[in-house]
Amino acid sequence: MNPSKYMRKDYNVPCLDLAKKLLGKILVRKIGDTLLKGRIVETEAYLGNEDKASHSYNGRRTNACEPMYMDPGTAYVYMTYGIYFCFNISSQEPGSAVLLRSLHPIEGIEEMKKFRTSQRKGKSSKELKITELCNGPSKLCMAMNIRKDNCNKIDMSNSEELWIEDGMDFNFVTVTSSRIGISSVGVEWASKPFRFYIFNCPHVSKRDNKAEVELCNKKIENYSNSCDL
DNA sequence: AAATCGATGCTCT
DNA sequence: GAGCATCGATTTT
Repeated sequence: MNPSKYMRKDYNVPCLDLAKKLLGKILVRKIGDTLLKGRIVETEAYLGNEDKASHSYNGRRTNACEPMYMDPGTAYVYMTYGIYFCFNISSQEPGSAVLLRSLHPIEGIEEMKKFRTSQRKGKSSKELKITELCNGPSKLCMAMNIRKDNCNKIDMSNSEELWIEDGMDFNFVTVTSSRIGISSVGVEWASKPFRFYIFNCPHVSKRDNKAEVELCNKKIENYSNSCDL
C-alpha cells in the first residue's frame, strides 16, 4: 500500500481549499499493468447551493450530479457537449467538487498519447506534443482513459485504479483567476476567483495573460523555475 | 496571439 | 427543444 495515497481526511476539506491543495499533486490511473501519472497543474472549485455555475446550484440533485453529494474523494465524471467528459473530485460541502482542468504528464506518456490519438475528432494526424496531451479538462480524461462508465463514483480514497499521491516537493507560484466556460451564469458568479493554476506552466489549458504575468513576476522572485517542460 | 465558430449528442425541463 | 464546466480548425489582428 502506498503511504502517500490521499485518504478520506485529505479530501474532507472545504472545496476551495481542496482545489488549491491539489495543485502539484499526482493523479494516478492504473489500467491493468500500466500506470499513468500526471501532476495536477490547474483546478477549479464548484461550490454547492449558492454557486450558480455549479451543477448542484440551488440544491439541484439529479442522477448525473449525484457524486457531488457523495463522500469527499468521490470521482464525479460527467458528459458535456454530448461527446466529452470532465473529471471532478467531491469535497467537504455537500454538492461541491473540484474540476481537474490540466495535468503535466509524468509517466505512461506513450499510452496517454495513444488514448488521445485514438479518440481525436480532428482530421489532422500530426503528432501530439506533450503539452497538448492533458491541457484541458476533456483532454486529460481522454489521456487517462477516464469515462463515466469506468470511473464515475469511484471512491478515490479506497481505489486501485484512480487516486492522488503526494508528488516530489517543488516550488511554484499559484495563480488565481476566474473560471472558464461558464459565462452564461452571469458576471457575479462567473467572475469569482475559483480557478487555480501553476504560474508559467506550459501544460495549463489557457496561458497567463499579461496582467497575470506581471503580477506573478513580482511574486516569483524567490523561486527559480516553477514548472519545467 | 487572439478571436470566432462548427461539430456533436447527452441530460434535463 | 434548449443548453452545454470543450475541442480543434479557421480566420483575423
